[in-house]
Amino acid sequence: MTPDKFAALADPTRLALLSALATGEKTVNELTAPFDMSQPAISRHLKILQEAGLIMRRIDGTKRPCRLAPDGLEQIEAWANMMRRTYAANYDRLDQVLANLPEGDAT
Amino acid sequence: MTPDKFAALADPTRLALLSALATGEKTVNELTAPFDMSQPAISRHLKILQEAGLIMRRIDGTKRPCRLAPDGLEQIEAWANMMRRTYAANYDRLDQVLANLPEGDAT
DNA sequence: CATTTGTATAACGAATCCTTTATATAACTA
DNA sequence: TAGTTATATAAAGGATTCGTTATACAAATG
Repeated sequence: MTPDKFAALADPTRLALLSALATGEKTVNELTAPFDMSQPAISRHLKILQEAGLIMRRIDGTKRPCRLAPDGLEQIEAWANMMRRTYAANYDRLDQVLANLPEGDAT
Repeated sequence: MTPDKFAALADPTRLALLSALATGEKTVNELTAPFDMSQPAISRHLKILQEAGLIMRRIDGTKRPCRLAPDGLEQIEAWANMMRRTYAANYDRLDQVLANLPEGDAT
């Protein structure tokens, strides 16, 4: 897993753009409208999302409709799942040991 | 989903720290060793991971062993899965429409 | 053909992030 | 109790990121 995919999701505007795209395919102008931010700023965010493999675009005349890229999302899902499974495999026994320790948790 | 969790994963060192923790619980010094980076830098990264809910720490004398926080990983997994499902629900029909369009895809 | 529309790129300043060194603190150890 | 070990915090610099305005360009429109 490359950090670039997570970096693309690390910005609130980009996360909101993805949510907007979950509803359906949208052009750059349609995506810009609700954001109270300039169109070039949105275009830049979309470029970052595309380079991270999280959205795709097609050409429709002068428009560039954007859609979610399910492969990118699936990679993230698979990574988190793998980490959880590895954690579980390594910690299941340790969990019980720690649960009986008198040590307090650290914040 | 808060962007902070993704921001915590957006740094290569922090992503590697998480992978190191998948193997098992480790202290700050143990985590610092392989990274060719100062201990304060690692401590700062660990703080960011903890504040994002991706790791937990306990107190063992002067040591602060770190472990993965499965809840944080599960939230990410659930988010990606929800986005994919929403995508599928909204795009399944559109996919077929687009597949038959003469337009080329845009990169 | 001239104009407008949709989007991208460039330049630049402000804010944030990452790292280092220096130092502080708390708990072992002798 | 003095020294050492494990970790955290602070200050400061350079690099990166995010936003804006100005502008370019290609396609639609009249």
